[in-house]
Amino acid sequence: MIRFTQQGNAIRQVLQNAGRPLSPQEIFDIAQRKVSGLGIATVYRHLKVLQKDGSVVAVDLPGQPPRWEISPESHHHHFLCNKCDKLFEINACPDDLKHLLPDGYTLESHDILLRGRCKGCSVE
Amino acid sequence: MIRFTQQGNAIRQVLQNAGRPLSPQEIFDIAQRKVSGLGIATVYRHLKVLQKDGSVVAVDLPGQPPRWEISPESHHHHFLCNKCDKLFEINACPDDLKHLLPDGYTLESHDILLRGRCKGCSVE
DNA sequence: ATGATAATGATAACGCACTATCATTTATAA
DNA sequence: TTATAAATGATAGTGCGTTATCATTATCAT
Repeated sequence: MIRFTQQGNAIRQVLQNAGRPLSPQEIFDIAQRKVSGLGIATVYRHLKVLQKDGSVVAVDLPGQPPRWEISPESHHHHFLCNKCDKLFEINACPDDLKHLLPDGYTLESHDILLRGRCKGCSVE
Repeated sequence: MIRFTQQGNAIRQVLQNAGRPLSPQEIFDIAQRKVSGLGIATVYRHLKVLQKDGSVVAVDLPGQPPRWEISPESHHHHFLCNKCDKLFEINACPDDLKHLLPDGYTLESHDILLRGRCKGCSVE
């Protein structure tokens, strides 16, 4: 992935413009509107190299394949809508988590996923 | 699974005595010490019916197959050891999570996973 | 003790997300 | 403009967790 291609540009743009983590399939669907004939393999290929060069990161979810987002500037968490299944970024964190641990345990990181209805799906 | 069998009894006992969520493979390994010749399919079969009758629940983890625990009495979270990969129950919760959400979002549930070193693995 | 049938173990098959393969297309340096 | 080799699309293949299949074994009401 050294050369600039329509496909690579489209995939990067989709991730940039999304403002939230996307599944490979979501990326594929949206990018295809710009580059018809796009193959799903190309999406996976680009995600892999973008991950390697540090410009995107995988967001692992319980019981689901990972979604992908532009490498975040700051620590944050995510919100998964129970209706539309979209994942959103939450720029907040309930810090004080160390005190939840029993004695002897050492905290190194934490994953938090909030679930419910997103703005669009709360309105109904 | 209406009859009592050595295999079923062993699988239920393993879950009861574990005190933490186990993977199907962990259950298989431990139960096999009681019932040699046990098949992994039998573990999956029993987990399925125990889940259906409500006596066990699956614990979904990011990027991993689920682990299984006796249905908990109260809301709690989990701790995953980065060294031994065992999952532990944490009987605590940082309640006040609703305030992390932007306007318009409705909170219905939350998943929290703490990661680090468990008691045994902190000692080194 | 016996018969009906539920449960089991071995393993092939499945589903799904992802990756490798390879002929074709496309970007880029010369 | 052309040559080269990177990138692509189509799709077969892979890996892994889980499930279906089926002949055999074990449970339990009688």
